[in-house]
Amino acid sequence: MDSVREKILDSAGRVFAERGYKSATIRQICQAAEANVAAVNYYFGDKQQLYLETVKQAHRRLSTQFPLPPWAQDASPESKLKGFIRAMLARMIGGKATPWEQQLMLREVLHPTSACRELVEEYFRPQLELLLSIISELLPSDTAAHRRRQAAFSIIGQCLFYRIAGDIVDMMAAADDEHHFTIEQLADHITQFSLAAISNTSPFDDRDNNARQSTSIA
Amino acid sequence: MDSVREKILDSAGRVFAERGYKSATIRQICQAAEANVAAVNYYFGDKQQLYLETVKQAHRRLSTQFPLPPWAQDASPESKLKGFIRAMLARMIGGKATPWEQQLMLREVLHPTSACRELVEEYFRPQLELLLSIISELLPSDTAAHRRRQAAFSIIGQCLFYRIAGDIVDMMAAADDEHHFTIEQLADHITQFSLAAISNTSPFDDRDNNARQSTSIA
DNA sequence: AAATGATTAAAACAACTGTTTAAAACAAGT
DNA sequence: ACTTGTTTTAAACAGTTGTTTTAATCATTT
Repeated sequence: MDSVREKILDSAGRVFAERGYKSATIRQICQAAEANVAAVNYYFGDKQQLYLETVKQAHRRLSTQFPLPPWAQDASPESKLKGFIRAMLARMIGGKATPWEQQLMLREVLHPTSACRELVEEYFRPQLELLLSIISELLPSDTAAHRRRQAAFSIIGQCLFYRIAGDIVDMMAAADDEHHFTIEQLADHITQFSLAAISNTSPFDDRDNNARQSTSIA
Repeated sequence: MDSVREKILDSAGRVFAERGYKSATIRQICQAAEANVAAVNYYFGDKQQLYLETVKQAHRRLSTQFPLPPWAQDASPESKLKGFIRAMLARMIGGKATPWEQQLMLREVLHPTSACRELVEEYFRPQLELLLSIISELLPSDTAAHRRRQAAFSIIGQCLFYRIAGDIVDMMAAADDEHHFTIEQLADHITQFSLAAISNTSPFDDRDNNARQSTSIA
């Protein structure tokens, strides 16, 4: 059931993810798919539309392959947070050889194209909402919305870092630990770090608008 | 004193930063520099060497334009941390229109080329070491090296996030707050978040190697 | 078996790529 | 004014790009 169209779509995903839109060539894609160059235009019209279809399919695959974790109600918010963080790390740096779907998404995050708006609404925003709901359980109920969101971004940022700067981290760590960078250990650290930060958040210390620089320090 | 060579170097920086190595064309660069196409080969040999020179120059400019903050000894570690975070944020998202030097560096982080190793040793590592020295003042002296490094990565990750996902964040925040994303306010939050996390770190709770998943939660 | 429509294949297209060439323009020293 | 060495220019080169064309192949129906 892997028709030519589907094989091209799959190869295109890998090539686009690895080389980016401009650098990826139709001939590379078709060679990987064992198809003729003209097949792309026959099935998709042109390169641009092929790319859009590829991004859509990446979104579809990720949504089914890594659905939002379901342990929503019974568990403690702490364990939910850890589950969320672990799932996020697994998606991002799982299997060492990161799936092309995730790579493509990252490219869209970095340099949004016309395919991005849909991704935000259907993929990123639901994840953020889930994380926010977990965080809300851990913070005083009167915490301002923007402070919850900043906490969420702090958590996401920690996870994203190892995806973004993984190669650099390896260069810096070099010869040192190395074995401290498994997903499980990273999840441990980020969860512990973030829980400590959140539980230590003083709700009265809301410097909110117009932060004075002269007030300084923390 | 902006000779043809220097004008090409400057234009190349902007074009490489915006379009990437492969997609940037010599004709684009030379047109922006008001020079002949042959000038690149005359002064730099070929495209690859021009790129290497460009990265080196970006490193040089950043190092002089944004030197490592000097308030190293007198201040409290908390204020030092905040200063570091603010400087890092300013470098990354300062001026709204990010300078091409920083964009180029980020490209090297994401997809390291042969120019990367030098950047790591001369630019990234010194910054990491400085951050680690600040963190060490805030943690028990018997804290393992890899835990300090993970704390550092958690802080850097939080800053990097707004650089990486800035466009997406804007898309999500949309119509909502907006004015909560100034550098000063981000620095406030990240500093507060990280200090809370660090000061709440229990040094005895070192799950170190072979983390059991069954032990679960935090 | 013939005919119809969908699919594949090879070749060609014009535009663009990095790079080279060979001659012109320029500057400075004699 | 002539020479020498450096810089700039326009043109051309060979290779690659996305896309199109035209004919061949395949599967299905009549």
